[in-house]
Amino acid sequence: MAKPNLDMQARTMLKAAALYCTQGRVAILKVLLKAGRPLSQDQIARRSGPGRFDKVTIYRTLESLLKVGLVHKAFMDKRAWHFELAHNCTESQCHPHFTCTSCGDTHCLTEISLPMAKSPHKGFVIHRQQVRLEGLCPACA
Amino acid sequence: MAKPNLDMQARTMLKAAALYCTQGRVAILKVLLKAGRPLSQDQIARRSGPGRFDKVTIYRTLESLLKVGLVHKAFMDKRAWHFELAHNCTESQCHPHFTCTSCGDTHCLTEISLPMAKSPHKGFVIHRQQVRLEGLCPACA
DNA sequence: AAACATTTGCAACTTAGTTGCAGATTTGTT
DNA sequence: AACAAATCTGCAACTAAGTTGCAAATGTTT
Repeated sequence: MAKPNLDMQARTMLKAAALYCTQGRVAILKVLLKAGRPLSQDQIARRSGPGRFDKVTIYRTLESLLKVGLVHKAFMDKRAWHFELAHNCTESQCHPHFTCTSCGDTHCLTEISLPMAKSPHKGFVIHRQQVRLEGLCPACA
Repeated sequence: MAKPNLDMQARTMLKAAALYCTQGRVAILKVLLKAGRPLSQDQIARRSGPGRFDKVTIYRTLESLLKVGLVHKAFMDKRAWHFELAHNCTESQCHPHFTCTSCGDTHCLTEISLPMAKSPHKGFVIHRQQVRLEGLCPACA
């Protein structure tokens, strides 16, 4: 109704992925298409009309979109914070971290030093940058 | 007892930061010194002797170490997952993300493309890499 | 060792995310 | 257009990470 093009786009994507075109999937896909940036469950819920979909439905819908590759998790973290000693780090940049997808351990790659990114667009002020790698550690590979 | 050098090192760091040398802070600092990589509260608890410190104590201890700059949070995420459409991303690399520390919004920096990291050490197999920037967005700057 | 400043543990709470199950949608078929 | 089969949805209840208030314990200074 409001955005026939977005609607059709969402439905086409779902068809192509061989998924049911349910209200939930179409609405959530439209929200993500319109936003064009990573959103949390909470943000998606508010943007699709508060109270329209259950939290569980949104998570499960996203999971189904994830499985067919239409969507991905922007940050690959576990839900727990991780702390480390602050030496070797400048205020703005820490060394890269490597997280093993098999054992879950994280290692510091202190040998690598990276150039600091330049401001990507006029108006963005960069304070810190972070590089993370994911894969298999020597023990698990 | 086991590691007098680590113990002294921890105490020296605390003194220099003008913090009380409490059992908790010394033990937790030693755990982090010994690990040399980012650990979650859960991991710290297990390594400092299960049941030795309350979860709350560990979080508050880390917060005090954080405030004086002895420790930092290795990953700067919020606790919520963020999802985005998977287009524009190769299997191994997504575009960098910029998160504003003021309004909390995350933006995609799709214009920037980065070279894929090479394996840092023999034995590490890199599957994905992720770059995140933190600072102020144009609206908040 | 007393007095003061911090820290600690407990209990209770919040928020993100998960699971099981019955009832509602969606799809393909007639 | 209507039915059956497959799939999705909401509810309620749960787990795990992290937070807050407060009284008791510990650390520091004199």
